Amino acid sequence: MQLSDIRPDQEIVREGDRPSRCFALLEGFACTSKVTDEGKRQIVAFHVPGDMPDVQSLHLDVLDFTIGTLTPCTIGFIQHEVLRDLCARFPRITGALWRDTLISGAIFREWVMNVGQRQAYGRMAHLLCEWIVRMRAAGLAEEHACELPITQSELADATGITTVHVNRTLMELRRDRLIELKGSKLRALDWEGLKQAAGFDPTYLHFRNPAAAAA
Amino acid sequence: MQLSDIRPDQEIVREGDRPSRCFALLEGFACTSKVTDEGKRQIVAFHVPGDMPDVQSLHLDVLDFTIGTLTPCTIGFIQHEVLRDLCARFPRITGALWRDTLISGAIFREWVMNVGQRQAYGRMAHLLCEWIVRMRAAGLAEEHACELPITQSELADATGITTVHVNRTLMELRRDRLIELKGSKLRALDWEGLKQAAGFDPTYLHFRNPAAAAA
DNA sequence: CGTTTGGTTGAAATGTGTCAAACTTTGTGG
DNA sequence: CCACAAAGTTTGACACATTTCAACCAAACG
Repeated sequence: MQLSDIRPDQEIVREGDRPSRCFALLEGFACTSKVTDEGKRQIVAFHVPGDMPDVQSLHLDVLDFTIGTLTPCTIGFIQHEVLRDLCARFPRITGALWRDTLISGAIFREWVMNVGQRQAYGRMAHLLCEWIVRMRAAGLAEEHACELPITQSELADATGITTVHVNRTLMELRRDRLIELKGSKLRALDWEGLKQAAGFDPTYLHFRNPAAAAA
Repeated sequence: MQLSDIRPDQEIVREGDRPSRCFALLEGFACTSKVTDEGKRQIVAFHVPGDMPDVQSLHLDVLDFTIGTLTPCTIGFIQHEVLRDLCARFPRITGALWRDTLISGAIFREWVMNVGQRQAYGRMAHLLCEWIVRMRAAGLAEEHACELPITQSELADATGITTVHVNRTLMELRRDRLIELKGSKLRALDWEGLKQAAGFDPTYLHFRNPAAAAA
């Protein structure tokens, strides 16, 4: 596995690439995004340490998305041949990776619903719920507080609302005492309230450990 | 494979189910949807004959979506054990199914972008472009015309806009001579124009046959 | 032939976008 | 360690896309 350190706001792989390797995000945060013909960016996924965001390149030759860093990241590249060999020899690995891509798919579906059916307030709340739960699953949150290394402009690209309106929405969530935001530190002041505002049900994350889903 | 005929507007599998089998859509049209806590429905995918919409149940035990018929359908159920056995004995099948789920994932991402970044007009145009191209790939379209067995209310649930506004948007697409709609018959009068209005680029569908993507 | 389902249209209400400016924090080089 | 620049956040006023509500129309169907 070839290690590499990458600065913030750098692209790791680009739409149109035909990679000959996958990578694992070992440290730092990244996101997958797509751009419309008119140049508007949609972030379709956030990535936390432990994720392998481009496993699909194993089976689909041309990338339909771009993955970029949000913070300084260290990533490990694995050649496709190596991974394919591992899969062939240990079917459990195939299963685990496949399962992983299926969960990503489930999250995309939830995002379609989030962006399609909820208005700004609930949409933002939902994004924050998912973030907190995933951060906790990655061991990067204490109770309902964690880092949120995402600018409001990036939150806008992820939720499909304007930067300005993201700000207003976050203010509203704070006014309602659902969250607290200090610098890049996020805390859910009222986790139950936040979940409710979001209509958040973590089933779609398909956690194996039910405890993680419960909280 | 156990065959079954299903009437329109019936649910085939439901959110929360723990299926012991997958199914293939042999005839007819169906869609995958999710519902918010407030009861708003988001259609996250349409299915055409040949699709296997719930392969994920092979690896994730509880379903996070509902699949329902749009028209009369005939479907074939395949027990998980059978499918798992096939995968174990013929790794190409594993690869093909995995690949298939990855393409579904790619389509979900495109939908996130469509719903998040485009306004009604382009969003609708994009949905129609995808439909026509997929119908053609399924051998169910002649040039740029095909069935569209989807009500405006379903189009609304798929695009995240109101039924009323779907109607206005379709009228506008007709007024601009991009499409023609007669009953459930859709025709792209100006395919290039429609693609442009949609910002449609079929790369994300990952067709193997470049010809399909080209047109 | 009445009933249901789906499509069409208008007017008013509203959530979000746009534009523009000020403010605050963060990071960096002197 | 300060000063400054750059990046990110906050706020206000106004514009606009879409929703909402309500009614009517057309086609499909038993």
